[in-house]
Amino acid sequence: MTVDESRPTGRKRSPTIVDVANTAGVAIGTVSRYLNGHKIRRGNRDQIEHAIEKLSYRRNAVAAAMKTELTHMVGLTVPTFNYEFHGVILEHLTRSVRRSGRALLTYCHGADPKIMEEALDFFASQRIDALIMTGDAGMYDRLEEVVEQGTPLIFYNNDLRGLPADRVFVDNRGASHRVVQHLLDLGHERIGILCGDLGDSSGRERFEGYEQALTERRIPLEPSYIAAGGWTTSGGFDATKRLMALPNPPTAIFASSYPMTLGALGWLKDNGKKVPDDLSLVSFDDVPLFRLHEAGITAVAQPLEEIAEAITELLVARLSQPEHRVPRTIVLDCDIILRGSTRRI
Amino acid sequence: MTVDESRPTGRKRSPTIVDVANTAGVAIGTVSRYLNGHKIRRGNRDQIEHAIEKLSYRRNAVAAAMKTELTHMVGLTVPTFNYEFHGVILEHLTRSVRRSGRALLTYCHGADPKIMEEALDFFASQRIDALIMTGDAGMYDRLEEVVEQGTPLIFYNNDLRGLPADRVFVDNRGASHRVVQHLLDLGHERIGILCGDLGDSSGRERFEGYEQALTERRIPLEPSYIAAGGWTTSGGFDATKRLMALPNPPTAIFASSYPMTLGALGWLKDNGKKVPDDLSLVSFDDVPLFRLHEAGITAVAQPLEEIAEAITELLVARLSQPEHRVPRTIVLDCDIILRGSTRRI
DNA sequence: TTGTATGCGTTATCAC
DNA sequence: GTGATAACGCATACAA
Repeated sequence: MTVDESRPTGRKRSPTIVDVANTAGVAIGTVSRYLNGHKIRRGNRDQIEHAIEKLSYRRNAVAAAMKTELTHMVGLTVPTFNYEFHGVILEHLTRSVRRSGRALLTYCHGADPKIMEEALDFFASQRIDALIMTGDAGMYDRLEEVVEQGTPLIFYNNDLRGLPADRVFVDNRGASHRVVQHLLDLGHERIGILCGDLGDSSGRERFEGYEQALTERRIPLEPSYIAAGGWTTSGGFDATKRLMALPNPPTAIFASSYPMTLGALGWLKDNGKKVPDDLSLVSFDDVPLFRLHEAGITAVAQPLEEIAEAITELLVARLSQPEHRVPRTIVLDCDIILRGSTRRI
Repeated sequence: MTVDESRPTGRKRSPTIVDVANTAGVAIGTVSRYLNGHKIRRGNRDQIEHAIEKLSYRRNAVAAAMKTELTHMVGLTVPTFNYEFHGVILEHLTRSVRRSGRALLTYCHGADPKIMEEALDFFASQRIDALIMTGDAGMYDRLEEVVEQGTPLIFYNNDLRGLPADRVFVDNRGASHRVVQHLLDLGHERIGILCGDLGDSSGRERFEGYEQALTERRIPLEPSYIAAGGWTTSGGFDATKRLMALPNPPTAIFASSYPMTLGALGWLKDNGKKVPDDLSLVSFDDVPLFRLHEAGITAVAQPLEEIAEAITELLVARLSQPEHRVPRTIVLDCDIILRGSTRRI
């Protein structure tokens, strides 16, 4: 007597809880309870464990999710992993989330609204337990649905005001304030900034830190020193070019993100300018190679691992107490790593 | 009359296919067929679309997966995302996989066998459609189960021989051969290598390329010039230190991965050595900052986007023809990016 | 504690 | 084409 094991997908039929119950000689409910860590009579437990081992049974999380409405999957959408920041966050996040028995379903949208929508649709359809993302103003309405539907939402890196969500950010303004102060302490007065998108909270806050530092020292803001770099390497390149073409160019530049720092360094190299001799440069975001740069690049280091830990902490808390929690916001401090890319004027 | 909408998880009850069928005034089967793109009478189609819109219904992929045994999720395990390579691969992979209507469930194991097992368990439990990973010898038995169970498997970066799986690699040996040849062409004869793990196919092949280049020029292999760097930055640092402490140190070093290059650069900087004046250096793996380095670092650039595309191509082919395919292996060529980190001797 | 029975939201197999 | 209905594998309320 042969059993047809052919499946629509061509996969072998996996043993089910019923198989386990049968070979263990107990009821299916008992197996289920064992699986979920309830108290079981010792003899039965041994039987079940033996059966599971023998059949190499593995609980079908899909079927379980249908009952419990818990998939143990957490959605993560980011604009890109190219930019080292998100990659390292993912590295740590995947680890800390793992410890809570979950995994990350990742989606990369490249700032394309259509793909972002698609990501949210996909996640909604997959019934993820929670959503982690960098805020994006364009998604407000769509995210309102998500929240209303009961899916916990966690923003990091970039805020999206008005939504009931947990949040993890760094003190962008404070850190920017401090690096620019460092420049001021060295005697610089003509300080340019490579701005990210000022519509993003992180872009705006980094700019505000710059603004505040100058204002405190009674240095008037020079509009031509404020260059939009659009977060990108090419934007940073062009912005640096514009700044350096000024009749009275800045003696120092604050690049408010890693890709823009890359752009600035690119322009400088292409034009034979040396850091810090021809220009002092500080960067928001630190990467390993900055230490190895000729002079060393002074940079704001975000506490990437702590960010990931904080996100997970909020996630776990929220998931264990679905409703009875007010949204929390965690703000982490950055370190300023002083290296050799600035000089006294 | 109030309906209790409270759920075990505290989430709002989502509309189901039944709700859609009711408000559209058709049978549930009809809705299902519409959802799956089958032919539907025009009037019904309009009714259904209207109902879906009105209820903002979204198909429960979990329930669907239970029937179809297709989750549209692809597992990805990597040792780390810290190392830019995997991050960029993920970037491209998430995009190309998205185009096929799937998403990546990611797991990061940090080379810890326990966590790797855990990842495989988790994936198996979640019934992923396919698994993408870097090969690891320790997982052979466990992966055999995976394959036997019918889950398509795709290796990249590092092979694991003997398993029926699709594969995407770069021509590690050829690329290494060419960079080392470049060093030889410049007159170097004392060439050191920072090796990765020789148990990994990529580590071994990169070494073999080095070996082959020297042998072809009749330069005997000098064992003390072959330094194990264990793939890591600290390993690369130490290995460089050992090499440079030799009575007759190499005039050039081939660092066979980015982290090890980082380590080499670190040691050189700490010891006031200049590239290429005091030492010529070439790297396997290219990153944006290498162009911006003082001299520019000559490097092997892996075609990251093509790797991702190739993986997805194999994935889609395999998923659409479950059984009727023999495993394929795709090998991609690397570019050698000549910059200023080498000098003629 | 254990067994039994019901339902979760789909898809698929029937007759119609 | 369409409508009813039986699975899919599991968790749980209920009765024992």
